[in-house]
Amino acid sequence: MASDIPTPEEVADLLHTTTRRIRHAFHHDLEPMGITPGQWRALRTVAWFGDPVRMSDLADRLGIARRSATSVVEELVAQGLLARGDDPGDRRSVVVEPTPDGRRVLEEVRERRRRTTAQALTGLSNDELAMLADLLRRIGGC
Amino acid sequence: MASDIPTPEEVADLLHTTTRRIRHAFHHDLEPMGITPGQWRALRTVAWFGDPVRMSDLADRLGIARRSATSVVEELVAQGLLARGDDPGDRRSVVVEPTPDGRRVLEEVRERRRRTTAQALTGLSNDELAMLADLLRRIGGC
DNA sequence: CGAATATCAGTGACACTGAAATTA
DNA sequence: CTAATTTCAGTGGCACTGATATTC
Repeated sequence: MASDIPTPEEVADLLHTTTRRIRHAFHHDLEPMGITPGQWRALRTVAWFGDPVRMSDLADRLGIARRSATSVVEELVAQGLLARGDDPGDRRSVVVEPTPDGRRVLEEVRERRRRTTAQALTGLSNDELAMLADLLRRIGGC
Repeated sequence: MASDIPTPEEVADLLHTTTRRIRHAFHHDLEPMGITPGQWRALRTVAWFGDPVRMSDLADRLGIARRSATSVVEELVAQGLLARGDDPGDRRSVVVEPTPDGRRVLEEVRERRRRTTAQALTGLSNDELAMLADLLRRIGGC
């Protein structure tokens, strides 16, 4: 028998505070590099696509409104981490991809993160991490 | 063996998106009552204390800066859901407690939430909820 | 014309830091 | 005087909706 059965309220609260703590630590960690967690997430997601990606696809993947994607991309372009281009196939579309600088930043963050997010999740074994991920996926899950 | 072992990055991302989705649903649900999730959390926490509570204690319990507690309390006072008073023992302190209206709102939210947050966590059994709560506590843990 | 794409403008919700006032 | 408590002022992060221009 695990501990008592928590109310959904408690679980929601735990999710909230835990997430906040992690983001806070991560924010602090990214500070010297001049980007925010939200910017990092966007940059990383663009890189994840592998090819130049359209704004809508990026927004969908990030789970945010298209208008919001415009803003975060604009910030990253201003810092020279993302480059915009035309979509050859559809002149309404704009595509973005990481610049060499952008890729360098991703690399450095990955390095740095080994000592932070990893540290925040240090209390958990690999099996527990897998279990946690599984539970979370099933909550949001389709 | 559960699924593959996720990177801490993935887990952090899952935490982020899952929490965001829940908050979004909850926000939508609270809308007709005129309060936000953050306000609800503060109101609920004040009520949780049982007695009039000092600002600092509230801030600590919520895990936010004292200045931030001032703001959210002020919003709730403006709506007549919290009442402020003097701390008899320390004239520097201010204490707050829910008004009858505040308690009524908490009751109604509790009702409503049975059909929302609960719904968001519907995919999980009681045992899984307990497991999730346990894992989250150990992350934030000590 | 109707639908999709991206953007502009304004706003909301939530938290922070640093400085000031009051009282212990 | 030093320390604790709260508040004021300004700001940052991140996301939203509604309206608009362009192109399919």
